[in-house]
Amino acid sequence: MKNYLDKLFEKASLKLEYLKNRKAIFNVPNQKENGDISTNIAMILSKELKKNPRQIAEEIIANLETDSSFIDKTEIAGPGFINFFFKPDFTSNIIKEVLNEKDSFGKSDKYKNIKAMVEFVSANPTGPLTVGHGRNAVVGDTIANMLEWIGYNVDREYYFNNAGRQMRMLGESTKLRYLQLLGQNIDFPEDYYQGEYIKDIAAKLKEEYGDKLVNEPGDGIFKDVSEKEIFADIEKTMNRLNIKFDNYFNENSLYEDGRIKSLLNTFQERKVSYEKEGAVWLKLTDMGQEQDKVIVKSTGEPTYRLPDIAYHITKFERGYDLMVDLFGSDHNATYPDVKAGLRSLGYDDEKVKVVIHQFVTITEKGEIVKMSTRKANFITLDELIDEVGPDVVRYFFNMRGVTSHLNFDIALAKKHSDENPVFYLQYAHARISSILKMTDEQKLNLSTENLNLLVAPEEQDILKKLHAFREEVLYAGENFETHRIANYLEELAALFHKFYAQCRIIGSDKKLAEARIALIVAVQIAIRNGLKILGVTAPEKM
RNA sequence: GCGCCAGUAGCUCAAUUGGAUAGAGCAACAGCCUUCUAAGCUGUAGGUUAAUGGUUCGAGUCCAUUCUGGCGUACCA
Repeated sequence: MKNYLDKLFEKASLKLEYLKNRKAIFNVPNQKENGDISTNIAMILSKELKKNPRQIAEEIIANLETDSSFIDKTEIAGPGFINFFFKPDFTSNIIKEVLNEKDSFGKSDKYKNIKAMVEFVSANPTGPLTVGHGRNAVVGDTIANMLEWIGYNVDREYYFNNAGRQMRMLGESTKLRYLQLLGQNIDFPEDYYQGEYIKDIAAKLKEEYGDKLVNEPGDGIFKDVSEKEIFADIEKTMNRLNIKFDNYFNENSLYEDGRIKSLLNTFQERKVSYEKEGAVWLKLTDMGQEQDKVIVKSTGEPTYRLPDIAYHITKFERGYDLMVDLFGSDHNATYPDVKAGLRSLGYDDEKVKVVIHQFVTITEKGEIVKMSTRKANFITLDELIDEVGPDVVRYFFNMRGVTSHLNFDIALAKKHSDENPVFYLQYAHARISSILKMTDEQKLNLSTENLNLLVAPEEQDILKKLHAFREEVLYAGENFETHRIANYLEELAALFHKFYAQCRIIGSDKKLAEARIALIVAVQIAIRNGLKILGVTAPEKM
């Protein structure tokens, strides 16, 4: 519907100067009396034209070549809204489109063949993924899905660091546990990694090597094996959520191939860095930041900013036109530095989009569980999947805006899992499969011959909703908002359940029945496609 | 102190980016299965959108100030 109106307005802009280079925004009014679609363009224009909005609206309508077989009525309402009422025939046309496009219904090619990368999770291999990582993982993967649906060519990447202080601590932690297993009475310091998984890794090492490793440094085999084991674990967890990365990028490779060094040189040559008190500083104040930041400590060790900038440069060099980074809110102070650094070298940092998601609060029995990987009093993502299943996990993380804190009550999620909205959607999908089985037995076949019979309000509401799907996916993708898809699907499923309660297929006149079959098949396709984007399964039976 | 995010029904969250009468789901109450899946549907109740002021035809949305919560604010990542 919006597409059709877009074209009408485009044509009208040839005649009305002020419509040029201005895209009318259409939306679906809350109240049905205000039409199927409405635009506020006349009111927006009234400011700059200094004319009465209703007058402008009249002028616009007069210049729209509306097809009376599509549009029933156009009216001006309120302060200057233009409301469009569509004919049922036009509305029901969407079914043919859906049936035709099937699995691709909802896709668009606005960003066709543009290279995009979504970088997410990017947790260092120091322990199992937490619920917080889960939100990052699910949202990141879903954003990647959405981008694919609107045309992008998407790569999923995981950036990690297997060097540095954290990893040394990991190796030391494993070594201490190993020595303990060998009977040595050693204190385990509080600031070491406390998790059980460290003991498991230590036990494996003991089993394989006996006491041969007592003189090995923590930084050697202990670190390497720990890293390998933990990474294997992380991948396993990601697999359970059906998340696969195209590439794992090791921060260390930036040192090995000399990128860090040459970046430092470039900064110096361009005079955007300087030395002070034995450290190298980046002149971020020139880039509009509040203060300059250290990129190489006086010890000679770079801070995270340097490799982060170098890493992002590789993204540009690899030809990505859109780079989405997904971080938890604890990183919200770091990315402006990285973007400013890129900018200082002439890269278009507008192409780097940073999505910050707020924390996940876990409550259990009403109490908030504070989480820290090191202290190991966290609930792992794996445990969460064990409790509620991958579909619920994916849906739960996707159903809320990333700017909101997510409250995940474990007990509640278990207790009310039957009433979780994800089941509501899946139920609609399964219900349709079930109906189709029955109608098949009744020798009723899908037909698009008499779609004009679909005039019941329940049917028209569904049809109008279907019209909005493609646009919804586009909007959600452009804004990296996964919850839009979830909201849309809940609304569509609700409309279907209402239809189900009100309109019967078996027992209706054959022509109507067969048109209704076309309708529900279309609904099923839309739900399935939406769930696919969210990474949730669409069961045939429940 | 400063920066980012949030504050909407008893609870968890939406609200097409400034639009028309702020919507769902839980929880509560009252109904609907001899008929395509009751994991469903229908109805009732629930709100000064944290507070105050401002911007305009129009504010939950934008601006200012204040209050509350989360995360930051390193030569940690």
